[in-house]
Amino acid sequence: MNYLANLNPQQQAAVENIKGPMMIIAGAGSGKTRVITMRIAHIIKQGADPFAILALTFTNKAAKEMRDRINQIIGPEAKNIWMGTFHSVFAKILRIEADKIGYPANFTIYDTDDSKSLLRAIIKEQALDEKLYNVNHVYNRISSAKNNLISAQEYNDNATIQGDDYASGRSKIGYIYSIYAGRCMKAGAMDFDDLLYKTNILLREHPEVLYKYQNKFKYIMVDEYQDTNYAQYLIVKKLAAIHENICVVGDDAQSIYAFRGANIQNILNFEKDYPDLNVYKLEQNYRSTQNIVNVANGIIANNQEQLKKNIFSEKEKGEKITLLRAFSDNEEGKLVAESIMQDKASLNLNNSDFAILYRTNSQSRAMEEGLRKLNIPYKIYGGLSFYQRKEVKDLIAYFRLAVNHADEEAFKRVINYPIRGIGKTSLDKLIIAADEQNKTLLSIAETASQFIGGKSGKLIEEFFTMIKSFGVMMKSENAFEVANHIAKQTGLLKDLYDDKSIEGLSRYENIQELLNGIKDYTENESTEDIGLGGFLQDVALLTGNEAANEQDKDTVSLMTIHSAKGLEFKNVYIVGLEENLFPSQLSLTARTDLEEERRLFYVAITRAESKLTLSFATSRYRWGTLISCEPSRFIDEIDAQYLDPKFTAKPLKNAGYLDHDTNSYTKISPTNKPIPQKSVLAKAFTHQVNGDFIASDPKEIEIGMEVEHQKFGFGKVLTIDGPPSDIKTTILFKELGQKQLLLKFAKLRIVK
DNA sequence: ATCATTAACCTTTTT
DNA sequence: GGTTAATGAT
Repeated sequence: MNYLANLNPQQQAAVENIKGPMMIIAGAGSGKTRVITMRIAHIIKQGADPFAILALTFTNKAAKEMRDRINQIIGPEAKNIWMGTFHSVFAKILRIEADKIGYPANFTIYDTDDSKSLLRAIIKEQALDEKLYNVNHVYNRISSAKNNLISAQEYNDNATIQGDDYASGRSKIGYIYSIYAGRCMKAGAMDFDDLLYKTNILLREHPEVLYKYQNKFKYIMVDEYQDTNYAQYLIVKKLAAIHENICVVGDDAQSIYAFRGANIQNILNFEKDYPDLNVYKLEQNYRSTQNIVNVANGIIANNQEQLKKNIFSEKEKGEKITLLRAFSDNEEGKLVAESIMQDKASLNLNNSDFAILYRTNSQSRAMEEGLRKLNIPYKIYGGLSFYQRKEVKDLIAYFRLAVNHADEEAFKRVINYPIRGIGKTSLDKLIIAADEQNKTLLSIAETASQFIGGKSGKLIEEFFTMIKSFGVMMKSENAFEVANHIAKQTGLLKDLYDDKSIEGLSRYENIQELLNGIKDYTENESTEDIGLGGFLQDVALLTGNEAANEQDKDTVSLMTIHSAKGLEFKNVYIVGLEENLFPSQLSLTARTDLEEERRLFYVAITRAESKLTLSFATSRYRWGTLISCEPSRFIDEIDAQYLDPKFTAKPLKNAGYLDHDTNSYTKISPTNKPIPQKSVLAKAFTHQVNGDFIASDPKEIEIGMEVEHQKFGFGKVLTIDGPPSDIKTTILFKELGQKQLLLKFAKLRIVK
C-alpha cells in the first residue's frame, strides 16, 4: 500500500523528513495521529530497526491505537517499537536499571491513593495538624517538587520554597517530604512522579546508562508535547542529545494539563533548544464543519500566549451552534436527552454518534438521569475505573505484597481484610516496632508474638506465613495459578461470595473478571513474563479508561473534557457552561489558569464533527445545596453569527433572572437597581420535592433531625417547645436560614 | 475488635 | 450529595 498517497503536502513533508529536530504543530482534527503513525512506518520502511524507535504518548489508549495502526502498515514488527506512555516506558527502563539507584527490580508503583495514605500516616505520626497539613496540599507540593527535579534535601535547602511554606504556616512540608521519600524507598515503591524523577536521577548519575539509551534510541517521537512537564522535557532532551532525531508533536492550543505540572513553555520554547529546527504546521481541520472551526478559532483568540496558526475547514458550513438554557441541573439533563432523542430520529444517527462532555465528573449524574428516563443507552468513561474499585485494589494489594514483601501500603490494606482479628491497636504496634528496628512491616510480622501477646500475635504470624508461601509459589507457578490461589486462600473470594447484596454480587463478579484478565494475560503469547510480577508491572499504570472492549455497543458517551481529548463525535454536547463551573472557580484568580480553561473549552468544541450544542443551567445542586448560576463568560465569547438565533433570543448574563414558579424570564431594566446577589438567590430558590411528598408524623420529629419542607427545602430541627396543642419548632434551613413553624401544620418529612 | 452512628470534606481535570 | 474518617457503643 502506498501510505504516502492520501496525505496533503504539509502532512507528507512531515512524514518524509525523518532526520534532525522537528516540531509538528498539529491543529485539532488535522490528522495528527495519521501523520505520526505514517511517519514511524516510514522510518521503519527506510530501514530503521523498530527497537531503535522511542515513541512517547500521554495515555495508554493513544499508544495502543498508534501501535495498532502501525501494525496495519508494517506488520508484527510494530510490537518491537518502544512505544507507550512516559510513565510506562520509563518504569520499564527503571526496572532494568533498578539496582543502580538502590531499588529492587520488582519495585511497587504507588498510585495516588497509596501516596496520600502514606502521607496521611506520616502527618499523623509526626503529630502535625491534619487540617493545616492537608494531604492534598502536601501531595501537590511534593509532586510539583519532583516534577521540577527537586529532591527532599534540595527542597529543605531552598530558601524560596521554605519561605513559601513558612508563609503558609506549613514549614514542615520539607520534613514530611524527606520522611515520605525514605519510606517509599524502604517499601521498594515509587509513586507516579518518581517514575520520571528517578529516571532523571538515573540518567544524571549514571552516564553509562544515559549513553546506552542515547545510542539505542535513534529516533524519538513525543506526542502531546504541550503537556510535558520539566522532568519529561529533560529526559527527552537528554536521550535525543546524540542523534537529535527528535520529533515533537503538539498543539499549544490544547495544553490542558498545567495543573499537573505541564509546562506550555516546553513547546513555545522548543526552537531555542534546537536552532536548526524544522517546523511543520498542520492547519487544515478534516473533522469539523466551518462553523465549528470558526467558533473554536474565535474562542482561542482570546488567549494571549499562543503560536500563530490558521486552522481552517473545507467542509460545509454546517449547522449553527445550539444553546440550551435550563433552570436546574436536572432539567439540563432532560433537555440534553430530549435533544439527542430528536436528532437521532431526524438525522438518522446512532447513539454512539453522540457525546456529552462536562468539566467535572460530578456532573454526569444529572445527565445519566435524563438519558435513563428516555431509555437512551449510555456509557460513562473515566470516573472510578475498574482498577480503582475497592475489591480489585484489595486483591491486587495481596499480589503486590507477595511480589514485594516490603510494600507498606499493600500490607496495611490487607492485614485485616478479610477480617482476621488484627485491629488498629495491633497494627499501630507493628508500625512502631518496624520503625524502631528499621525493618519492613512484613518482616516484623514474622515474630509478632514477641511484642503482641495472645491471639493477635499468633494471627499476625500466620498472616506472615501465608504471604511468604505466596512468594514461594510465585517462583514456579504462572500469574493465574498464584492469583487464583491467593483469592481463595486469603478468604477474599469467600467473603465476597457470602455477600448476597447487589453490590456484593457485582464485587464478586469484578474479582472473577480480574482473574479472567490474568488468565488472558498468561495465555497471551506475546507476554514476556507470565508470572504475577509481570502482570503487576503491566497493570500498575493502567487506568482502565482504555479497556474499551465494549466498543461494539451502541451507546452515548459521557466523559470529562480532559478524557475526551483526542476523540471525535458527530454531535457533541458541552454542558454546565456556567461561571465557577466552567471556567472553574479555581481558575479565576490567575490569567494563565483562565487561559487553560479556555483551551479546555477549545478542546471540547473541536471534538464535534457536525453539530455542537452548548448548555447551562441557572441553578444547580452543588455539595448538596442549591446555588444559582450565571452563564459562562465563554458563551459571550462566541460570535453571534455562529449561534442559532432561535435559542439565543433571550438575554443572557446580568440581564435578568428566571422565575422558577412561572418559568418566565424577568428582565431588569437599567434604571432598576441590580438585584443584589442574595435576593436573586432567595428568589431563585424553590425547593424541588423528590417524588411524592408524604409528611412524617409530627410526633416522630425530634431535635437534631434533618427534615424536608415542601417549599423551604432541607433543614435541621433546632428546638421543639410550647404547649402540647401548639408546639412550635425552629428549623435551620440550609438555604433560607432559621424559620419558626407550627409543628402540626408544618408538614415536615423526616430525612434522617 | 468490631459495628454503627456521626462529622468532615468535598469538586477540577489524570499518569 | 455522597463518601470517608473519627467517634461511640457493644
